[in-house]
Amino acid sequence: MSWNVNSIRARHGRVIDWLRRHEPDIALLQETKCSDAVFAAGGFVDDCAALGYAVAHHGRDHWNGVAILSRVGLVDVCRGFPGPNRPPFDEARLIGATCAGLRVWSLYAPNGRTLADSHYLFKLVWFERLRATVAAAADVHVLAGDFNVAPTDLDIYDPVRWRRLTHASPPERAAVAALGDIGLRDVTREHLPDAGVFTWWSYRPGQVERNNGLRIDLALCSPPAADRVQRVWIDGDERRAVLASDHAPLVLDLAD
DNA sequence: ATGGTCGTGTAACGA
Repeated sequence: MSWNVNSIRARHGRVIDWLRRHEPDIALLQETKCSDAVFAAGGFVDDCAALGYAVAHHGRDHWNGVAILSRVGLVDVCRGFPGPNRPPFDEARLIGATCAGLRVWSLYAPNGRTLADSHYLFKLVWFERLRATVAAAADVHVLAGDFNVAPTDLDIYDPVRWRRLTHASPPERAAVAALGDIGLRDVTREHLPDAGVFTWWSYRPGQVERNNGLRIDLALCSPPAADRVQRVWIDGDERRAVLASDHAPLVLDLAD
């Protein structure tokens, strides 16, 4: 399961409740929006432990923040990219770990803000470093999280409107496609090929009801992992709940 | 074409 929770403090109860109901082996969280110290003090780790989950978190301040929860082992934790993470790569956007022989990465890509913003250029550079990192590794990977890119027009409720916004530009799409070029497969699209499949809906009124969403949360799998995926589903009920994140959980069922 | 809402060092800012 992968889920941008938009603040673990705001979503603490909903996340624990979701884990209790669905019992995923591995949960990849994004946008915890807190430092490691605040995360450790908030009681979330204890609540996870009571459900049998080990937890690894990477957070530096009140922005970004990523985590991996696992009840099938959690070793070789890597916070940030391998090697130096000098600014702006010091933002907490990536954490990796090995769980039950699977190398999983929870990622929160830069938003980009606007096509004219320097943050947009950082987004493209960040994706290139991600690609190089995966290309250099030998493990079986599941790379999941908030990519902040809608890979095709099918992933946007109104592609024309989004043509002048970030998340849909050709360079952003090329950055995601480059991950496909090194063998990673977008398993959501393999299992859910239809239009109207989204993972994010704005908090603004009426967006959820009209299914005005984007598919920007992805699970990219290396071939051995992708071949194990039996089902992919998106928990829209969670997004429609009171006090929900603006992102829905993205769930993969893997064969043993 | 604009604005609508959430989240975060309660004040702009980020998404």
